[in-house]
Amino acid sequence: MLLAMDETDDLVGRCETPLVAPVLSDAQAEALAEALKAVAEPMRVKILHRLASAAPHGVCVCDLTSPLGLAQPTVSYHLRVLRKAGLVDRRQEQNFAYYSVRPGALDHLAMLLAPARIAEAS
Amino acid sequence: MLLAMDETDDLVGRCETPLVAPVLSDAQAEALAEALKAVAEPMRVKILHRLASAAPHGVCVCDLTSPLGLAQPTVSYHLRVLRKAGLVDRRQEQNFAYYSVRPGALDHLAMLLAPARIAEAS
DNA sequence: ACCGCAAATTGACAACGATCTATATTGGCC
DNA sequence: GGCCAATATAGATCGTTGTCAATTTGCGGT
Repeated sequence: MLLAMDETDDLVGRCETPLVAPVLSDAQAEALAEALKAVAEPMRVKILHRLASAAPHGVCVCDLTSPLGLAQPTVSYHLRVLRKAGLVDRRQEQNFAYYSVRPGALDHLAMLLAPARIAEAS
Repeated sequence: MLLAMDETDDLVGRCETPLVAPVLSDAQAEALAEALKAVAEPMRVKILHRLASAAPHGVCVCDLTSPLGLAQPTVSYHLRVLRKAGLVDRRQEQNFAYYSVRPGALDHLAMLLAPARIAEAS
């Protein structure tokens, strides 16, 4: 294995793939995958959508459990995953916790996904 | 549990979340999650990056196994996942199979992720 | 200081997913 | 037709993950 293929004249019968770009580094690939994995779950998609569509000041956990049909610990679990991925922010007030999507977080992810598109707005 | 909360006048001390948008439908949420899940894996990220960065006519499986350090069936497995998600195309030639990223597929995904951004170019 | 409520953490369990080895399929070639 | 090479599929295994019940933490009010 490992066949060095930096010559393009000798092994003519090959698969014809003049690859130049090296494989994405493990670190980069895992970072992107981890961020995406946070969103790649139906319940978390619902949560993000709900947070994004209706929260200027955030949504508290107690208002997520019923409409999602999930137990409270499960909602907390998903929110922790989203927070660890830097996708949502948490604001505590009294004994309520208000969650909201971190501004620009989804845009940033989307930009990593689609290399083209979006040139301005760093 | 289940406390019915369809009244907004009586339980005044509530969490203050004037939500209007209903939860995303199960079908929509699962569809988005499934598409994202296809990309949310380090090896598949690497595969997509490799396909995207160096293939006008596609890359064959045999040129993916070594640089990724994976067994051939594992690569086939990942490619099947990506293909089922509509992210890559497959073209057979001789006994080689050439894979390439489906044009616009990642852009479409990115657009679903970031509601804002990108208005033109349907 | 105690009680109650909202949220987080823990432990357990079932389902899924990534990987490999082994086997099957497909297409060219002699 | 039969063989060889490139992919695909099947079966098995092991780690990961989504879920809940039970418990803990933290904050306010009485």
